[in-house]
Amino acid sequence: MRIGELARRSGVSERSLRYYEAQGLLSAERTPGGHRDYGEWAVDRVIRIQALYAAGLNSKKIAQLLPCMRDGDGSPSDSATPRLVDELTAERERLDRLIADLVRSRDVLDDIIDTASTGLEAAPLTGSGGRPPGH
Amino acid sequence: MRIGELARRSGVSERSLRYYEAQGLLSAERTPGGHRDYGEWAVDRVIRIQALYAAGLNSKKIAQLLPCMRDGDGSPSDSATPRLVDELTAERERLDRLIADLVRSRDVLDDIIDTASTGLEAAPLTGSGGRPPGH
DNA sequence: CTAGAAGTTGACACCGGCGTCAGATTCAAG
DNA sequence: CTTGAATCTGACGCCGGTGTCAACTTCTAG
Repeated sequence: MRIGELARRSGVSERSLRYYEAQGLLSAERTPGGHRDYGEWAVDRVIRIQALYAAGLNSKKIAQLLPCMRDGDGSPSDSATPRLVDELTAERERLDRLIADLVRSRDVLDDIIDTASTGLEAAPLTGSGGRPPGH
Repeated sequence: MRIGELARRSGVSERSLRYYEAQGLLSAERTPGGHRDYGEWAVDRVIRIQALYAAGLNSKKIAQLLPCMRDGDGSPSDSATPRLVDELTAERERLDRLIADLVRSRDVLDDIIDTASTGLEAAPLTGSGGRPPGH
């Protein structure tokens, strides 16, 4: 598929896709004429890149992470050097902390939503009002 | 406490603390001479602000969130508008997805680290080698 | 009182992620 | 071949969060 379709399907601008490629996050075959040609795997990858950006990681860290994630087809891509293993371990710990932070933030959000919505009890116009009960 | 101490205790630069204040995220009493004077609550608040930044929220959203958090002393401050509750709920769901993604990423990382380090079994020179067993 | 540490405001700059425009090239349909 | 849509590269700029420097004021120890 070409860049326009990938952009539509992943919900990311073409600009960003080219930027990802420039950052080494996303690769593409080229048609004889030089147009980018992506496989199906690209959609998932782009979505994953987005998630990592949203998680507050920058291009460099994402670039370190991505080659180690299997892309649907299950190819483990690269095997790691000892050095890389250390770096990945460090990254894992950072991820752990990040997740813990985010969970705390989410819980804080939950508190706020609970407090606020109980304060508004009488006005359930909001439709999607209360947060889902399970958790 | 004054800005230097708050900076040390929260691990945030003085510059950022002043920036937070400019963004309406953090308030301070002033000494007669104009120096900022923070209470104990400030440390927790700054840390929370950091966590929210790390969660990918921007100043504006944090500014909307903060007045709804009770700050230690338990003052519920403002009650949220229905509109805000909806936005916060959406934000919570975004966070949920983000966390799920990150957990998956972390698990993938774990797989890679396991695979790689069992492949390197005989060379535990790396010191901080394998990932911590518990989890 | 005095010196030096610490704080104040204001400005300028950077960097990362991305929007956007321009001009050239390629692709697909007639 | 022609034409219009899609893509290419390269450049400029914005915005948010911080670093940093400058010039000045305030606080505190001696």
